[in-house]
Amino acid sequence: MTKNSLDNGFNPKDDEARLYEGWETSGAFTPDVAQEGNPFTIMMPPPNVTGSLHMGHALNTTLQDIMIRYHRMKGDNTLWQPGTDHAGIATQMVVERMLDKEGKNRRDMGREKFLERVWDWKEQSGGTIVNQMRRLGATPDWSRERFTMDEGLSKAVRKVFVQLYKEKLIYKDQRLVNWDPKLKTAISDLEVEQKEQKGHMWHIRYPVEGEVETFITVATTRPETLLGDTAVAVHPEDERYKDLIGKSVAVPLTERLVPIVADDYADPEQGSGAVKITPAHDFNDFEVGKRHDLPMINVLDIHGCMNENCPEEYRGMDRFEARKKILAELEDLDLLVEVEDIKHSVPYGDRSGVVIEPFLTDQWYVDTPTLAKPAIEAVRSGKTTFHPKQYENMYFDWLENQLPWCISRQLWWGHQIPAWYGPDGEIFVAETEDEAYKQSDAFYGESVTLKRDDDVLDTWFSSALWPFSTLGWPDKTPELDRYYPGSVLVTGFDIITFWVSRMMMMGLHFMDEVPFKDIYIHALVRDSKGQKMSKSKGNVMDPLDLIDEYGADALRFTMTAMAAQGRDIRLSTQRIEGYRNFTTKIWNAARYAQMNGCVPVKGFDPLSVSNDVNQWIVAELSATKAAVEKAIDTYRFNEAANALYQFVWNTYCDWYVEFTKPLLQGDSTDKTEIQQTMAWVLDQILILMNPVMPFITEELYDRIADREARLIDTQWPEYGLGDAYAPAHNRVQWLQTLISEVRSVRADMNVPAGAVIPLLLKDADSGIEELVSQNAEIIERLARVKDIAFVDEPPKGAIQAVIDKATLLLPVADSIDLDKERERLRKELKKLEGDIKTTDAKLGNEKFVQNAPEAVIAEQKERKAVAEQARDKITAALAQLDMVG
RNA sequence: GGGCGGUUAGCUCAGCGGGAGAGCACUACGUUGACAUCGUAGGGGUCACUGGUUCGAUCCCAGUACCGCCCA
Repeated sequence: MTKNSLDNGFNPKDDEARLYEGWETSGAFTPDVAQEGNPFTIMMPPPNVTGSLHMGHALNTTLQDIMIRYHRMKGDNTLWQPGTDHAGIATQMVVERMLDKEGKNRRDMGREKFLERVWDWKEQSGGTIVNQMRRLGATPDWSRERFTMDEGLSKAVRKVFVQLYKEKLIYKDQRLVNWDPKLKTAISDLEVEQKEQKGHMWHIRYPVEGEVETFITVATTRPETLLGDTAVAVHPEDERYKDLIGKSVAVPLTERLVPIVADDYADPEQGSGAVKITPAHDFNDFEVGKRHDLPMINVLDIHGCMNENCPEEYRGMDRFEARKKILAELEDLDLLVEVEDIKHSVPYGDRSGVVIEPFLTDQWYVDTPTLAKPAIEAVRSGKTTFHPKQYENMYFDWLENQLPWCISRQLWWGHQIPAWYGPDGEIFVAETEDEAYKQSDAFYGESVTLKRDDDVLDTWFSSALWPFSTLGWPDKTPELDRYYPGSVLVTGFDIITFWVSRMMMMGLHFMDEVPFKDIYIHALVRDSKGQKMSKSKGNVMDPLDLIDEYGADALRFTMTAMAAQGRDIRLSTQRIEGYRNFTTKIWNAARYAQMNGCVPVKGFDPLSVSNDVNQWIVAELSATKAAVEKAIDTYRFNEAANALYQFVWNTYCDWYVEFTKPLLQGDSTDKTEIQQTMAWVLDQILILMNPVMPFITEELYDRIADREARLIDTQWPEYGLGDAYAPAHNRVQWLQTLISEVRSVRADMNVPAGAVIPLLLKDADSGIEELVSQNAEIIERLARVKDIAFVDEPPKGAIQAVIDKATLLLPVADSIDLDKERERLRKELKKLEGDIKTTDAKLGNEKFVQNAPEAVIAEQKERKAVAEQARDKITAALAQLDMVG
């Protein structure tokens, strides 16, 4: 009997939370490491612990959850490893802003107190995003949730740092870094955003020493750096300057004489062909400086102000103020020869939004050029595959052009670098302080006081270890054994460089195996106009608002249906609304089934149904299941969504339910079989839809019958249907054609919708008569006809229509509009003749017959035959019409 | 400047060597106690342009135009 009547509909607001709670408390998300079955592992990209769910997360999470639920139902040993990332700079900034409002700052508080504050804040708001993922219906194993600064993960970080240091793959070096003067820390190349903007190129002349009225003109966009110039470079082949090489120029506003050096870096085509060289403040100049052994004069401090190496009047002055003052002075001295308006790219810190300065400091580096090699090879050899494939280019391009990765950050929130310094600056790298002291004791032969490096590691350093650190590494855990490497990584393309490539490097180095077999790169979610969503544009759509309005299932289905490979998603509420309607449709279909006594029957065997329509729907379902499986397996999520949508709406609701209505409402001998089949197919719909729309399917599954298990724990089905149902499938398809054609003709000829008219068939192929009489009730009801009969001669005043295997005659009670009917038939005829002409042309083409595959030729012949047959029938119909008319 | 992607119905997009599809929008009609968040029927396309390969190109190749993104 029905368990719960489905009168009141699905109410996402109330039902989703309850359903989720049911899943989570039942332990459905937690795999048993010892369980049989192929491991299927996804490492969730850990969101920023300070963050909240945005559309990108919603898409990313939905796609992962689909695969996780699907594989779990298939009986795989399925782990979805969740967690969050400590997001060094972002989090520290948030907490510093809070302190700022309280009139405090971290330096006054001290490191320890400050970190306490950050942890407090993390405890307080760190659950936000993971709870929002629950709203979406995501089912990672929350019991295994990790945070990049957990003790276990921190241990992994220390271990990796020490080992790489020992292997000389981590080292300390004085180099130019991208310095963020607002955050007062080094940042990596990836955290620098190049912005194209208007600016000026100032052309400045430098007097040549020992010459009268001889100048070399150089050009710069950053005049203030001239205070740190230590050379002027010209191209060795540049005739204009050959004589000057080796001489010196006076750097304006300073007392300094610097050499004119010959270096290929100077491009004779550019400007004057001479360039000023500031090795401490420009990446290219730094290289020139090394080649010519030039001094490196740093003229900035960590705040971006001019330092003590500058003339008195500039010291402590902000870099942009200094620029103005220098330009004014150069003008006074008549050394500024030209101001050119240009467009150029200026580096900005992606977090701070201020202009980045190349700055000479001591930092820690990872030798990524070396680590990149196996990571490149792993993708080249197919151990890891990108989907879609073209993203491999981005990956290769990035890894092949690696510079050493600057991993130290002048922050407090993060993994403090496990390096200690002796009084003389000797470095001891160790996993623990004790160990560092042991090393220093041995080194000095006495005990000294060590000072730990103040800096912390780039957040991506710990994220790079995520695929194995979360599984317990460096300990040898059963989980590590079972779930590494991951099956697929799901992420956006913007993170290939930051994260994917680094996980590949670290995974290969420490696990000797790639961290995941597949990498699925999904789209970016944009607004309906194709604009990137951003707070400043005000076009942000909040997934939680959408869930509130349309339900999580509708949002998930929308994301899935739009997740075509390699193309961005333009999200509009209209689309979500459409899929919300789809959930309503499913609900009503279930309601209908319930009202008609369609209750799932244990042990129902879909391979033993005998009614044509039942066989047909089973065959359609089986094809849909295969399409869904193939689509998910190949990351074509939109195809999975479309296959399901089409089956549920167009096949099940529009046809199967309608086909079976007269039989369910009468007392057909097949009634019981239909009830059972309908209930079974509905169950299958709920199962196949569950990975995409988990909430409403679970609710319906529960309300339709008493179940042994929740839907989430139900096995993915295997039907084992061969082509036994193919004949029935063909028969029912013919019925569909018949019914559609009658409807179409009726509409064309303005037969009132309510009118029930007789249907006659003529020239029917063998088997048609039997098929029609067996399904007369269905045809009558769906086509609004009566008195179906087979005739040899058309009666007067009948509308005629030709379909495959028969001619249909609709004698309309009153008179028909003969002209209109004639016109309709002629139009039809013209189309058929066109068809015949093109197939004829093809088949008459010798080369086509020679070269085209058998199947294609056969298809053309068939097409021709069908068209010819139809043409003859239409011609006959027209002739008959003329006789009457 | 280098690389990648896009250009298909009014809109948003699938498809991809053998007579172009979906959803929405539009038009007409609504008989039907699952559903009007619905049903039935229908209109609507030189598949950006130009060449090439092929028996055959929306699809493959080359070039052009416009639009995005990434890197320098």
